[in-house]
Amino acid sequence: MPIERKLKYSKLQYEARARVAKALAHPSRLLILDAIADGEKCVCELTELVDADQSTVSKHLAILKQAGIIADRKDRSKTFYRPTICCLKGFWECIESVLKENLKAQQAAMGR
Amino acid sequence: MPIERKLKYSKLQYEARARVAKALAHPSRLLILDAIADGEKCVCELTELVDADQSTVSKHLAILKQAGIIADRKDRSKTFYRPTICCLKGFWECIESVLKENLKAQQAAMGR
DNA sequence: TCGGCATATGGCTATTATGCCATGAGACAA
DNA sequence: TTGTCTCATGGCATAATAGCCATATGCCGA
Repeated sequence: MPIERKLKYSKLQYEARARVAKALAHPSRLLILDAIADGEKCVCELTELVDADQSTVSKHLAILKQAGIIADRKDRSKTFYRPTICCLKGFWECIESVLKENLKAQQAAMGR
Repeated sequence: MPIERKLKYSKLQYEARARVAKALAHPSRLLILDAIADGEKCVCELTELVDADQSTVSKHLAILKQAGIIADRKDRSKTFYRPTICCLKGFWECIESVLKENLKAQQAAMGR
């Protein structure tokens, strides 16, 4: 039996998933997602929050948009970004659990 | 009001989250997580599944372990890896939704 | 003890990611 | 038209990743 048969998904499918995960794997991008969770924000607002060069923030936004995680709306000279999906909750919860477990394990190791 | 106040979390917290997300952001590592979801596997089995050099797989495993996502158990000369957390479901579902939405958007664009 | 299997790690190279500066492009007001 | 504000993009330097080979380490069995 070819090894591929033992996998639940194809390599291509894992690559597609990794592309999305990669877009989420940067502190500034997580901050941005949190910031627009309650409502759209323009690039200038996000630039202030992230505290980096405007071009840097713009590139982060392009990465998130390319991954299909956010969408934009242009109004006059501004561009507003918003999440396209509501499912990020599951993502956050997962990350949180890992961090919480790590903390627990760390404390257990300290008390040993 | 300092900008930091406008953030839900501190920069450090976003960095901690990003570190976990980064560990998840590689096709081979996602494949590995899927492979051990049903039960632990040794490095040699995983090496075969991932189809890369044994040293490469070993490094991927070290990254996942360092992030607190998997744990290992040594038995004789083998090392078995297993997930430490059950919460990866939320992560998968999130990624899946994004991909599904992207597909929908793509199809809508085609039919336009 | 010697040899072989299973893993982990160091070293090195190639690729990719990040971030800033400079600049291009569009919208709008004077 | 000109200047300004907002945002996107090209260019470039630096840092981080990924992957392989070679090799060290540990655990047996002969």
